[in-house]
Order: sequence, then structure tokens, then C-alpha cells
Amino acid sequence: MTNIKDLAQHCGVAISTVSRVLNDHPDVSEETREKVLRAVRELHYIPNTSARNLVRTTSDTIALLVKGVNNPFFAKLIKVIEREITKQGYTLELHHMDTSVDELHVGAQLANDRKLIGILFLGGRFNYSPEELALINVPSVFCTYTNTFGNLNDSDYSSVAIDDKQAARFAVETLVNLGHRRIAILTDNDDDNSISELRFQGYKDALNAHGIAFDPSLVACTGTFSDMGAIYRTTSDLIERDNSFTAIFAIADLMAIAAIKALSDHGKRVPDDCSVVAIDGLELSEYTLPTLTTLVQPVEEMGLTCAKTIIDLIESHGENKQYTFETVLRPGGSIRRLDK
Amino acid sequence: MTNIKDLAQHCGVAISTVSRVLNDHPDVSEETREKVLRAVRELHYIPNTSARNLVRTTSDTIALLVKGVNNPFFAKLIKVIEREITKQGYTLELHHMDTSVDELHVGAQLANDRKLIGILFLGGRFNYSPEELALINVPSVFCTYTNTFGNLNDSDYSSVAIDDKQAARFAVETLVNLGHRRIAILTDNDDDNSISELRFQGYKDALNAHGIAFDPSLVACTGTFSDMGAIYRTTSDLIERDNSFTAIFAIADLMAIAAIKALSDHGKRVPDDCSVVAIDGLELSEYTLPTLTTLVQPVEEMGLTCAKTIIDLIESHGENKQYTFETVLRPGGSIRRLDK
DNA sequence: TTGAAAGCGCTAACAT
DNA sequence: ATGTTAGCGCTTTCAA
Repeated sequence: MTNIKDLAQHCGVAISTVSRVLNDHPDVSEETREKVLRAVRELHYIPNTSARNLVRTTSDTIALLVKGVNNPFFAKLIKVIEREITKQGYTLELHHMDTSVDELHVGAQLANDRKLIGILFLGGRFNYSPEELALINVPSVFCTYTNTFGNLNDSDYSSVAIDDKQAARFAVETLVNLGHRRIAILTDNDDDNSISELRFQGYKDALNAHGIAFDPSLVACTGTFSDMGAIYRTTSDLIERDNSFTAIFAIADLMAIAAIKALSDHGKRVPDDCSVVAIDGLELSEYTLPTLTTLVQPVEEMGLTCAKTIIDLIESHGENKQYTFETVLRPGGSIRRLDK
Repeated sequence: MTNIKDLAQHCGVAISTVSRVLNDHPDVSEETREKVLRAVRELHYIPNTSARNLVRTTSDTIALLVKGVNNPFFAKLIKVIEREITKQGYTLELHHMDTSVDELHVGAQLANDRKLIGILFLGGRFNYSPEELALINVPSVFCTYTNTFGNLNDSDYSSVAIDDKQAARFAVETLVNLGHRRIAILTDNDDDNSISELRFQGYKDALNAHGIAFDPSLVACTGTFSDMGAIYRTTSDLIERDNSFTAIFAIADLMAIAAIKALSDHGKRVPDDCSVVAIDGLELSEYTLPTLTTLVQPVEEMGLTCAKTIIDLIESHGENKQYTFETVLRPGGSIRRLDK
């Protein structure tokens, strides 16, 4: 491959001159600049980022580290964040990683390698310890999650998220207010120290607040957020085991969609025979039949806040802060008042 | 940050010794090995990938370069490919990039920087020229697209894809065989040298083969694959402008889902008043109401073939080859025979 | 089994 | 305006 030395030789100038052209430094004669740029094209020169990052001490790059490939809720958020970061004159690098690896470790490595000035974590754990977080030595923001199950000091981390417990409670209360008492929950897990557990707690809180006894047989754990087949089967099992519930609270839109199909296949119409409420507010859920009644996360504002927070942290060494956003009920066709 | 020199000093050994430990070289005494590994933990050492890649001449890394963040069809394919590549003992690096950048340029850069041994392109253009492809100097495979609109020699590239034109033709013929003659098409674009244009051609071929005149007023271009709102509006426009069609061929599942909602909101029931067929075979489409009748891409086999092809290219300098897969009609609830 | 040293491609002083 | 050179962190000969 062509390197900067080849370019220099080809043009009969010094390596540093080529470097200056490549980095838009002002003090290069127009003549040399053009000569070098022509060589770049002719020799198909492509700069080596590794070498660049090795010698550089800083960059203008913020990384957005996404854990979990196929979360449809993330797609929109990523777009918003990318737009805003770019608009503010920074470079955003998108990195995806498997759910099996530790995001803090990857972040630490990336921060070093690519001389990052900030990291936005998307889809991380809710239970960091101070020691773990200490690995990250650049400003960072947890996007769509917070440290509920960890023991970080509020002054030591920034986060942008909804109040999952509160949202779940609100969703379930929406059903209660329509007269429902036998309300099932469709969740990923009920004790994983994560978003599912929080929303599960909110579900229990709502029941509790309204004097409805918690019934374990109305809890259906799918073990997945994305495998619709598994969600469908879990819901089917629930239906076959308990015929008394009149409503389902699904902790995510996709789960609700699979559940509605399972209900339909078991002869239960939504919302006539069963009401369904979820949390997320995917665009997709506005286009299903029936449309889904769901608590919408304010993606636009959240993405903007993520971007602004990291930039504030970088530019002004702003204080760490936890932002909590309110979800908004998007009325759909999946709920109805329970007949007396 | 801690580097290899710090480790060496801390342990009282040479840098090269530390490097040997870090890279699992055999000729290191057990004592030194442990001493170094302890230091790695104590000092929170994280190797610098940039430095590593700079000095290395090769790696065991294959990159999967994905263009376009939110294509739900890709999610499954990525999983399959990742599993197989890892299983074969290679490392897969997943890279996402915006649709606005050129995948070949990014690929060339990455190949250099990360010392890649192969690249899998996902979501690229259909019209590469030999000069463009020459940028890539490692084995590569085009996944889910081929060079229909370009001028590469068959011996110069490998691809794994369905026959888009053929699939579209089959989809439309399925409708024709059910008695439909007024068949609308919902597509992204009809002349973008890409998948949409191919499927559009297949649509026209089918009409042609069955003596049905092509009617431009039945063509609805959304300009997007993913913005369901736009797809909904485009479909609504179509419905309001032409009340004669009895079926819609949507070139992608998500489009069909938004279209079904638009039809429903205009008082047209699917499949009673309008049949809908699509291409993709998303898992989601099995869980909508009605379920979508769609041509399923054999994702599992395609992913496996992508992985096997790149590995064969790498290991055995295998010949370039274009693999074409057949789609399979997944019967759903969105079509019916047209009443006489 | 270990150490010394060259050099990967590049940027950024420092000279001129 | 341009050239010379040190060195980023690491791997890999080559010597010992």
C-alpha cells in the first residue's frame, strides 16, 4: 500500500510537507499542495488511521458504543445523536458490540486506541461499580439506562433515561383505570438487575397501589427482547395456563406485537377480549392492526440531551447529572374499558 | 495510560518479554509469565490496538461492513455470519457506516488499518467498476447484492444474493395467478441502479409475460425503505388517486406493513379488498395481523455461504463465484383469489 | 529464557 | 515554505 513516504518521494518533497497537506495546514505553497493532492489521487493513497491515532494525543471524536445489534428502539436514537454530534462539529464513531462483552472494557480500549474525547454508552448494564467505571478516563454518558442497581455516586456519572419503574407503573395504571384487575405482564426477566426488572417492579407497584394482589401465574418471562417466536410461545403458554386475565402489560413494543398475534391465534381479540399496553413507542407500532397503545420514549429530546451532555462535559467540564425523561402515552387501538 | 513499557519496568523485565507473555508465546518461564500477568491486572493494562495493528503484517480478522443502520433484514444475517466466522476460528469485526459514505473506500481504509484478511460487504451498491473494486486488496464478498448494474467480470468478484428481478416476478405472478390484473407496486425508487430498480423490473416482466399493460399510475415510489410514515403517505396517495387496483406488490416487508395500515385506514381490508405480497421474510411479518404473504430470503443459508465463501477465498485462494439463492413463498393471510 | 534494537506510518516539534 | 528528526506503543528479528 501507498504510504506517506511514497507520496513524498513521488513528489520530491519531505514527508512532513505531505503530512501538512494531508492535514490542511496553512503554511504550504499552493503549488506543492496541488502536487501532493494529485499524487494522493494517482497513487490511491489512503491514510493509515492506526499510525495517526498512535501519534496523536487527541482527536475530535466521540464514540457511540452500542450493545446489542437489533434493538429497533436504538435505531432512531442513534440517528438523532449522530446528527447533533456532527452538527456541533465533532466526529461521531459508531461501534457495535455483542451483548456478551463488557462495554466498559471495550470503551476503555477504544478511548485509548482512537484517542476519543468522549463516549456515549447505549444499552449498557445498570449496575456498575466505581472501580469498573474508573476504567473510562474520558467523559461519558449512559444513554437510556442509569445506575439503579449499581453503587456509583450521582456526581460520578451522567445518564439520560426514562424512569422505567415509573413508566411501567403508569402503563399498568392505565389498564387499572379502565377497570382491569387481572393484568398479566410479559417481560424478559424479573430479576436481571436490568430494565426488565425495573419495569417488573413498576408493574407490582401499580398493582399494590390499587389493592390488587400480585399473582405469579400472571407473570410470563420470555428470556428475550427480540426473538418473536419465543415471545409468541411464552404468551401462548400464559393463555393456556390462565384464562382469567383481561389485559397484558408488555415491557416492550415488539413483545406486545407478538403477544397480540398469540392472543388472536387463541381466539382472543385485541382489544375486545384483551387489552394490551407496552413501553417504547416504536414507529412500527403505529402501523400495526390494531395500532399499539404504548408509552413513547421522547427519542428526539433524549438523543439531543445525550449529545448536549457529552459535549458539555467535554467543553466545559460540566457537572455530571442524571436526566430523567417522561414517557407519553400514545393512544392506540389495543386497549378498551373492561365491561362490568 | 499504562503501556507495555510501564509493565516492563514494573516487573523488571524487558519490553519484549512482556510482549511475549501478552501474545502467549511459549518460551517464557512460568515465573515471569505470572509476574507479568499480575502486573497487567494491577496496573489495569489495556493493549493499544493501533500500535499493534501498525506493526503487525497480518491478523485473523474478517470485517463485516454494514451500510445502513436500520435494515431489519440485516440483523439476522449478521448473527448467522458472526456465528460461522467465529466458529471457523476467525475474528469478526462488525463495522457500521452511513449510507452517505462509499463502502469501498471505507473497506480499503479498514483493510489497511486493521490488517484485515477479508471483507464482507453488506448493503453495498450494485454498480462497481473494476477501478473502484481495485481499491480492495483483500478477498471480499458482496452479501445480498451483486453487480447487475456494474461492469465487473464474473471472475473478479464474489457475491451471495437472491435474484431480485426473478423474485419480484414470482411475487407478482402469484398475484396474477389469483386473478389480479390491476396490481400496484410499492417501491423505493424505479431507477436507482439498485435493488428497487431490479424488483421494479421484475414487476414489469411479470405483467408483460401475462399480457397485462404496465400502468405508470400504479407505481408508488416512497423514496425510503424504512420511514414508515412516508410509506404510509405514499400508499395513501396511491389509494386516493387510483381506486381500481386489487393488489399491491411491496418490494419490502416493512413497506407492506405500512401499506396494509394505509389500506385499512381507507376502508380497504386486506386481503378482502386488496391483496398484498412482499419480499424479505422478516420474522416480524409472521406476527402481524394479517400475517404477511412474503418471499422469504433463506437468511441462514445465505449467511453460511457468505462466511464459507470468504474463508475459502482466504484459505484456498478459491475462485470468485456468484451465488444466487431462491426465495421461498411464505403463505400468509394477506392475499386471496380475486372474485370474478 | 531473556534483552536490545529496528521499524510499522504518521504527526509535531524544531531547524532552516 | 520546507526539511529533519524524535517518538507514539507495539511486535519481531537477532544476539546473548
